[in-house]
Amino acid sequence: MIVYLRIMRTKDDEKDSALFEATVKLVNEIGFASSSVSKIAREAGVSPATIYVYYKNKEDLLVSTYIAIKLDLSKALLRDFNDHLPIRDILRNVWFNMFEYISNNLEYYKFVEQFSNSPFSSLVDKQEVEQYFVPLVKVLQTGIEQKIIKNVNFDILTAFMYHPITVLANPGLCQDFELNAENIETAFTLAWDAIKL
Amino acid sequence: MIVYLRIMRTKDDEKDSALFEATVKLVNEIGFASSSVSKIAREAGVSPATIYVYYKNKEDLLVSTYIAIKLDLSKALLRDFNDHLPIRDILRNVWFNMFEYISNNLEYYKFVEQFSNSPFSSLVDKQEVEQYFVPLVKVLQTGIEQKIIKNVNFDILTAFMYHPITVLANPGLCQDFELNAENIETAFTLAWDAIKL
Amino acid sequence: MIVYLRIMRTKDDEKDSALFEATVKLVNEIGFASSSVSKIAREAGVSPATIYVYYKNKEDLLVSTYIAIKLDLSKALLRDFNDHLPIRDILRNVWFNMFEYISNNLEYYKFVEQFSNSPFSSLVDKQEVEQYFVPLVKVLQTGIEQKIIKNVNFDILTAFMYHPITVLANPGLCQDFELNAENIETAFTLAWDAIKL
Amino acid sequence: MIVYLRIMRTKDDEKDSALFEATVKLVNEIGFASSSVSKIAREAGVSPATIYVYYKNKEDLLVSTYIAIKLDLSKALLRDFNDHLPIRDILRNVWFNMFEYISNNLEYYKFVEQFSNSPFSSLVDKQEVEQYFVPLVKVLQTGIEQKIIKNVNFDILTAFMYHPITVLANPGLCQDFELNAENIETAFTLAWDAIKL
DNA sequence: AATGAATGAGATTTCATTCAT
DNA sequence: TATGAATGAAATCTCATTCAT
Repeated sequence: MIVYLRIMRTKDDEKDSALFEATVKLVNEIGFASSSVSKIAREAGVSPATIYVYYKNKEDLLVSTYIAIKLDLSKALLRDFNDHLPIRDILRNVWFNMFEYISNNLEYYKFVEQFSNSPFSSLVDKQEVEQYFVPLVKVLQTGIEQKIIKNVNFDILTAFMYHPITVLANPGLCQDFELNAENIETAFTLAWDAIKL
Repeated sequence: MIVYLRIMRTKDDEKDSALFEATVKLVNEIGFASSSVSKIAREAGVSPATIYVYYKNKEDLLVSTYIAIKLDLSKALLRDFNDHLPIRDILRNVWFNMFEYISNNLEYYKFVEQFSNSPFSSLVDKQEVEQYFVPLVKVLQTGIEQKIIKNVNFDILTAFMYHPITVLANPGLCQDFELNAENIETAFTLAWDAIKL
Repeated sequence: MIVYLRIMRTKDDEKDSALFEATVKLVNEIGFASSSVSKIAREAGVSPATIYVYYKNKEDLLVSTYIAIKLDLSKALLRDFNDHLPIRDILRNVWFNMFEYISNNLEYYKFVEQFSNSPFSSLVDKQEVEQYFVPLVKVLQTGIEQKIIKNVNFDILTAFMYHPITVLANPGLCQDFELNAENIETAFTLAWDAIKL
Repeated sequence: MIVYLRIMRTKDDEKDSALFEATVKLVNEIGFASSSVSKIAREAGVSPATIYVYYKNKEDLLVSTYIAIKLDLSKALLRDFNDHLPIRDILRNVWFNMFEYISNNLEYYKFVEQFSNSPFSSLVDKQEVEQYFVPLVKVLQTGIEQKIIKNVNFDILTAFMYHPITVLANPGLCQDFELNAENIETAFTLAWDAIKL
């Protein structure tokens, strides 16, 4: 005899977020190559079949996780964003926000780095992700117009303004560097020296 | 008494290098997750079993490939290395060597980036790899002593002196940036502005 | 609150027993060396992957099969076991039970013999298996105390009381011996003559 | 340029016996299932290809090893064999010879037991092997004719006269039993009691 | 005779996904 | 919605054997 009783049928936010965390954790620990659907399900405490209730397939799970983090990151970077401050102060604020985000969410950040450097990144709609960060680009544009920032290609500017942080915040890449306010301030000085006119 | 002086059937250098190229190519195209031993073997035109004549296992193949590229890269960077030039000229030379290497060996470079950002990187004996690049660190050290370069943590200096190149040279990350002599010179200006006193 | 009362798709007893029979059959026919998981699966009519739903790995399948037979055998030997009968009658009863079991389940018995003589046997928790046969050891003990059985090491007693059956019941080892009531009775006479005082 | 110089071309007895010992050792340690040609070759210190100089194939190596041990064993059993002694003394002598052989060559004996209980045994020409032991059968025959030994099937007699030794000499099967002269004498008493009229 | 290289075949096991409930 | 069972496909790796020298 079969008994089949339930109350409620809504998707469970707890399961969804357990899957998110499990995905990030496993991919960081053992990489994309070894992170199977079964292992992620076990880590999240659900059945492998349940994943297919929330995501179309494994690829969807990974890409969704990436995009969710990117959105989260963009919000963190733009906290207390204020157009009217001096350019340097705006950038300094973003810089510190990023350090804070990475420090507090190292796992998320590591996932994003690994994802970005893998062929999975080609599955992401880049335009969608980039729009999250548009204000940051606009600041640089304004800086150029005001002759405060060097008038060079945007890719060059971001390579010096934003990318060094991702290195410095990665404990795997930096052995000596300690993530404290003083060091972050120092590093920002270099970033600013690089791009300022 | 028995005397044996023979030349046995020896390992085939062509097979070895075919495996190297196949590994790089496939990992770049489909990632670690999908690059199976069988596929690599097929790409290299050998039997999957043959891989195990040359490498202990898949991990060994990947790690060996990584280390081989790192060694190759370090040699390229240190081409025409001359202690007696002014610091800025030495660094500028390395900077151009790196651009040249990445331009000519984009596949190798992409493999290294993906590898570095994956958990595979923990399998590498970092000390062994780092020693290849010791001269580059020493230049910065000298610069600090001569009060030409900012006296800050080495990790910070390299984050601005070497890391931006890896971003700029990656067509996946930079859509607008064109790899030509002028742009490279410009980018170096920013790097130097960042670290110089 | 969510209430779940359901009966899930449950493991299939038929599959489990098909795997048991297939394992015994194949190992007897072609030996451990050639009995691959794939072949066992094919013989049982399931997918190779299904075996891993029921058993942790191949070793677990083999060991579990061995233990299951040993338990089955012990139950058969102790059928109609009655402490109060004369010692000789108890042992004679066990002796006949064993012959009957082996005759009716020659495949099981052959599997056990091959397993016991292979390095797989070291994987079994011997204490667990031996406890099944404790009553048989106790009978001998009682016989010694009552001065009916020779007061010698237990290993010697069992070597004569139980082991000869395993030889006689093995058609591969005995070409002339026919498994009939008269011969079994005769053989028991020798066993009894060996151990009685 | 290839240099290929040798003196002598005869098969090397040392290699042959190294292969014999390696086969016995490995099969005892890891079983037939895991004893690959490569592992045996490595254990013997030769190339896998060399095995095929001495044996037709793997099966031939295993069967030859078995037969060699059986021949060796038969010679040991029949040491000091003397038709004219009383039956009991002849058998007692064989019994002690067997204990001695097994004690001194436990590895050989364990290999034989594992081989006999595996389907490999069907590959052996049984008649060839049995002829080595003909004198032992003849003794029993004589005993029956002289009305010293019970007139029962030969298989029964050997099951009590020879087989118990194989159990008692196996340390894996007997935990308490110690292989010393007194215990062996005792065990022989039981064997004799079993078969004597 | 002896062997390191090479490999097709096949080993064990895990995969992503679907099914039945 | 949720899941344990089930599986074809494919993963990594080892196998027995042959080849070229």
